[in-house]
Parts: sequence; structure tokens; C-alpha cells
Amino acid sequence: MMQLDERDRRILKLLQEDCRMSNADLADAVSMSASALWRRVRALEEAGVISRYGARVVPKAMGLKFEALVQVNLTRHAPEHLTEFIRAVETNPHVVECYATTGQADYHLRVLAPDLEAYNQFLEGFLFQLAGVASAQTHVILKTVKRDTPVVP
Amino acid sequence: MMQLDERDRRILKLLQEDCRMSNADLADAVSMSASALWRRVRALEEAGVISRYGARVVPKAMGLKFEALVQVNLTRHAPEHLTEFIRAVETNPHVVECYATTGQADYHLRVLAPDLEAYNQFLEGFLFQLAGVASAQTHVILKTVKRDTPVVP
DNA sequence: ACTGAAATGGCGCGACC
DNA sequence: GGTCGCGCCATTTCAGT
Repeated sequence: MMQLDERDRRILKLLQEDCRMSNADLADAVSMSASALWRRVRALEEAGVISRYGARVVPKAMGLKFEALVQVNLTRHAPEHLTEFIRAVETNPHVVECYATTGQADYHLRVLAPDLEAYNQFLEGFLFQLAGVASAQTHVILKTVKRDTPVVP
Repeated sequence: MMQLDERDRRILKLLQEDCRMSNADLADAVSMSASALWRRVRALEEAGVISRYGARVVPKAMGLKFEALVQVNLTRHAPEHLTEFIRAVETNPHVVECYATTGQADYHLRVLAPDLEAYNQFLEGFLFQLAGVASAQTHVILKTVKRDTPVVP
């Protein structure tokens, strides 16, 4: 793990907001020479602090107007079903987030679909087909209050 | 809303994976001239299909080793508390996601903190201080199975 | 209207203090 | 960490379809 100073935090903050800004502008913003900055950014990438530079695509603009959080419980008695579940979730394009959690539910998913019908198809045709899945509880997202929030504020 | 063709989808797919790739390389990858591609990307930005170009920062690398999903229920009788809740959540840097949902919980949050102690401080010093909050249920994230998944697969 | 070729000013990236 | 410089690339313009 890498030791980060205040300057690194400023760099990360700015890159989270707009990673397409020019290296030169960023250097200006943090009062550094372009190449010194460039080396820092490189170091942050290589240390795995920055995992990716990705464009955020708005789901609705892609026709994905239905969104839900799903709590999943697995059956207790089948360890081989767990890896199958993980692999299936990782592969399925509807699932955009998945966490193993403490509490009532074993797993929490965020799922995107074009509409309610497609989501039902996701449940019946995919999630409920998985052997390890004991139950699933859907929370339809009514409104996205906050998302894509910078980790470094 | 904009009409997207197959080429747009390929552009978006690639930009989601690496939005720092050069315009020239991207043009090659989708078999277009650099200027035609550049105009398309511009159009996607202006149509709001691409909301941001952001570096993904790994929370753990920033010392944020504790992560939780929190289900919040608000009191039924105070509409003015709702806006206060929303504003507080939007402002608080620990909260990186927030959704209004159907189901047992009114709101779902994803919260980052340095450690369990800091999270307890988040609950006592922030969340439970909000007048509208009736109850909160924490699901500690044990493992991130999937995240930052492209919307366009 | 939409395309791509060309021109240029700026920038990324590396070599070297 | 900064300076310098080469070569490449983003961005605009312009002519062709």
C-alpha cells in the first residue's frame, strides 16, 4: 500500500471529477511541473489506487429504465453452489454491483433492466434458476439520490 | 433522448473500460476517421449519455477499509424532514450512494469509513441525529464481488 | 448534412539535470 | 522534482459527396 500526501489527494479528487483533463492543466491546478505530475499519476495507477479511467454512462440513456436492489439469501448446505452463484453474477450483464454482507441477507445486488418485464425475466430466467439461491427480495429504485460519488472528497 | 446505433454502443463500451485511450486509437477500434469519431463522442456527451469521465479510486487504498449498506426508514409524519435528510445525505462524504426504494426500507445507502469506530461515529454523530430518521439497519460489506460494471456490456 | 483529409498548435511522454 | 524536446494527437477547417 502506498503512502499518499495532500497533493496526491488533490490529484485524485480532480481526476475523479474529470480524468480527461489535460495533464498540463492538472499540473497547473496542483502547482507542479507536468512531468512530475505525470510520474505521480503513474505511481497512483501502478499502486492500484486508481483502478480504472471510465466514462460513466447514464443507464436511462441506454434504455435501462428499471433499477432495483436485490437481497439474496443462499441455501446453507451447498458450498459448491456458492462459487456457481458468484460466477453467474459476475457474468450476468444485468448485475452491476454485488456485495457479500452481514445481516439478514447474504448478498446484495444492484440490477439494471430495460423495464419491469425484463426484470421479471431476470428473476425467473436467471436468479431463481441458480441452485444456491434460497430467496430474493427486490427493492425497486424509485429515485437515485446520490451516485458516482468521489471517494476522495 | 438520443438514438444510438451499434457503433455508438461500441464506442461507449470502450470508453467505459478506458476513457483515456486516444481518440485516434478509438477511431481505429471502431473503424472510423478520427474527426467523425470525435464528433460522435461530443454528441454523446452533449446528449447526456456520458455523464462524466472519472477515475475510479479504490477505497481501501485511501484507508477506507470499512464499507456498509444501510437501510434507512424515515418517520411518516414529517415531510420537511425528508428534504433535510436528502440534503444531509448528499452533503455527507461518507455516503457514496443513496437510493429511494420500494420495500421495507425507504432509503438504501452505501457508506464508506476508515474503520468500524468511524462508522459508529457516522451513525451516532450524523445519521441518528437527523430528525427524520426512524431506524437504520446496517449490512457490513464483507466482500465486493462486483462493482464499476459497464452499463453497456 | 455528413464525411474525411489535411494542417497546426498543444500535449504526452521520456531522457536528462 | 524540474527542463527540454521530439513525435504524436486532439481539434478545426475546408472541400468533396
